[in-house]
Amino acid sequence: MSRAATTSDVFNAIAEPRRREIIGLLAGGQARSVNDLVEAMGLAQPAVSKHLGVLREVGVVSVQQDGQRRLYSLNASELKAVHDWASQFERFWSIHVDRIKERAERKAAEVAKKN
Amino acid sequence: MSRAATTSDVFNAIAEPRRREIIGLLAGGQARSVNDLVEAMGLAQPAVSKHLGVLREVGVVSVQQDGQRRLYSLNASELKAVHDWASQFERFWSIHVDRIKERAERKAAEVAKKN
DNA sequence: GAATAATATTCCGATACAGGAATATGTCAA
DNA sequence: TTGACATATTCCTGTATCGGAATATTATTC
Repeated sequence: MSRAATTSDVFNAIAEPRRREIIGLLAGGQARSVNDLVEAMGLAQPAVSKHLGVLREVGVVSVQQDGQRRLYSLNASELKAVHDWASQFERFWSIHVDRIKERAERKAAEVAKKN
Repeated sequence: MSRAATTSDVFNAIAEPRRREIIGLLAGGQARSVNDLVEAMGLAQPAVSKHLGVLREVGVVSVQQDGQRRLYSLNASELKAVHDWASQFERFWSIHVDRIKERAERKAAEVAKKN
């Protein structure tokens, strides 16, 4: 047979360094135009548009028309899947931190109950 | 020109569903032989070996010889990079939780200082 | 050493896909 | 409408890569 997985899922979308770069640039919270991104990365406009297309299809990014430009903004909730998946293994690299966190949360819960 | 990024990074490694499946199968903590994995997934041995090769190169998986079989085990710390990257956006989908966590950690620090 | 079992590697065909170049589409302003 | 600007799409080329089939390698046992 041929190749296996289609391109349309979050994990594939973030596999590309350039796309992670775009996500990083939008992480500020402000919407940015395509040309803005083109200048920020050292990449040609068609390439950027194509990457944005992939991110758009997956839902990681959303568009908003602003005159003749298109403002892209991050839809970070779509990255939750990645975070959740990776969190599954958190215990492997930080048992200590986990315990500290648990203690902290327990204490906070107690405090919250008091107030 | 051609393609951009080399295949040898964690994000690319986990882009493949089959490879994530392997990681999931090894998440129990026990090392498993190739044949074991072959049976667990519905995939031919060469394909599994190849995926294991990719994961090995990235360091997500490590091998241990056991007689004529090779036991693969998860090296989950290599997935920390993914987790860290995704954590960067945690605030977007859970502002509440963040605030609670911050408060909790602050409070825990105070308590720790007192003791 | 020969046979066997477990795993890795090589070769192959089909497809995915990144980036460049050229072009199309869309939006505004005069 | 025309012109200018912003963005998307198409076409192309080179490469990456998945999975299957066949084969090579390594380890064990007799």
